[in-house]
Amino acid sequence: MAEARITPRSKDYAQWYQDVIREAGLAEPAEVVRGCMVIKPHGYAIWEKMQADLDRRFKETGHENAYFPLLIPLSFLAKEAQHVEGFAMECAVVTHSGLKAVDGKLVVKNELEEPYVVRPTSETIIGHFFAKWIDSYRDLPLLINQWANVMRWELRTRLFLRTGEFLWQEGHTAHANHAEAREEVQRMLDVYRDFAHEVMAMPVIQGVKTENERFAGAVETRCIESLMQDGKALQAGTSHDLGQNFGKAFNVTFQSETGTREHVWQTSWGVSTRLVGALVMTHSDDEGLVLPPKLAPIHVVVVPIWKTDAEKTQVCEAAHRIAKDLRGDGLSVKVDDRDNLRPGDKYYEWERKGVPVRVELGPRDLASSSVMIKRRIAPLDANGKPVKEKLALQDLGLSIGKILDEFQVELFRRAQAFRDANTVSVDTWEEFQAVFAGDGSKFVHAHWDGTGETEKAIKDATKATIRCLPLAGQGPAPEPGKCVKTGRPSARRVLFAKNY
RNA sequence: CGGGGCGUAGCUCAGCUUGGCUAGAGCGUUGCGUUCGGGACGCAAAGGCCGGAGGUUCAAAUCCUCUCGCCCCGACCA
Repeated sequence: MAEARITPRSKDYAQWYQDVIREAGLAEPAEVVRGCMVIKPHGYAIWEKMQADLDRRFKETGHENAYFPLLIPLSFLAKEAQHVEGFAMECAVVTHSGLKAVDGKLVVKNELEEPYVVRPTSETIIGHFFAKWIDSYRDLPLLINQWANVMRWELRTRLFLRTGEFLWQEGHTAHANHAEAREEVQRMLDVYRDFAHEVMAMPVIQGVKTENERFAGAVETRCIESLMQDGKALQAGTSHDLGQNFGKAFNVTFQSETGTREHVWQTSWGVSTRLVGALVMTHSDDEGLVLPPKLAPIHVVVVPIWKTDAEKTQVCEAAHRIAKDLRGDGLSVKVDDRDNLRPGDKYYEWERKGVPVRVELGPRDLASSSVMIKRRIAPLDANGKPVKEKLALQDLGLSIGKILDEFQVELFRRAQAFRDANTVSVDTWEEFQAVFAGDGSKFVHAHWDGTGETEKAIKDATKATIRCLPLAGQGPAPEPGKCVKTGRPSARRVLFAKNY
């Protein structure tokens, strides 16, 4: 019988999440480094695919990659008041250089004149260099992206969703006027949406953050929000309008066409390895990881099946030949010809790892010039076994390519159907409380009076927060109403949910 | 950072209350054989500073103190 390696979602969602990550070999706690994780090869391969696709989109929109130091002078953080307030508690600080042995123990040696912080984000140090690089309106816009690691001393961590150190990209741009900067903010938010939809098969809502949820130092934060299978929201990406806040803090100025000296208008935007967690919680099931083909490190696993040694030789040879053909068609293929495992074990193992399509190849298939294939998500037959499909060897790459395309589309459709089924409009406080009772959560469109106090009161009462004010067309049409909590006038509905 | 739970073989855990001989089980791993189309079986074997440090004791996985890490709840954060 099936071994209970993965806790069912219905029993314990948090445990399920960890089990999927462990069983798929995505990551594990770093153990000797508090709050940090080791991203294992299969997990890192997914991140690399995300990077490759995003990087292409950034370059297509005119951005160039650069790299800035990991360490930032402590004084830089203090130059933007809101920014330091937001990040001060999360900073790891480097205060010494060198080690020396004292009584057989290694201790720090030289205290630094000015400590460094390990970057929690790079607006400040990039601001410093932008000031050197920008002189004229002809230097603008300056469109920079950095792929990097950052560190935030989080008090409570969860693999991929919130770790002490994480990998991300941070775009930093400078513009000659606010309008252009705002265009950039929305342009990159659209890049994130397109990536989430087309590549991750994860539907997102674009919106504007409330003042409470805004990035420290921004004048406006836009975001993409996604609904996880437990009804909680995950902020999947952000794009900030920094106004002239950092331009003024770091004296980033340029001479305009009319000869005046002006501060630049900046933006920053980022997504992180958190997206891997989002992927897990959007598509995976009780059998393990489910990956959209566009992010799957392995598209197809070929499992040869044999009884006799002669069959083994024949079938394995054919399996490698087929794999070579499929690779020629642009697919990433793994042949699992291990002889210490039976086929069933291999099926479960590759399903836990999220391989979208499995090809079974045995003597019967060879005789009929065909293979049996199984999709990672397949309906069950009358006997409770997953449905398999018989495909001709002829043009197998095309057939599988088609199936992968269908699978990609189907995952998005499924995720969107789930989100639609878990999105409601609520008009009474009783109903609102009922949705968020216990561990409950959904996407809730409700009226809000626009005040921070009410936002906080709602959070204190239900743990639900305003995820965003959805952009036009991403929620119910604007209509005035009464705040779900206070009954005061409201211009529009906003999106509530509990969140990660 | 506050509250709670946990840390014993690669994994899941038993043993701890009431200290005592060579620290156990299942799964996994290795070897051989039989197997192989949805989680096989037999035989043999390897694998442990019982998270770490200190203490109590004739004797510590077990009791005490400190410490590190993980998980959950909260606060914080995004």
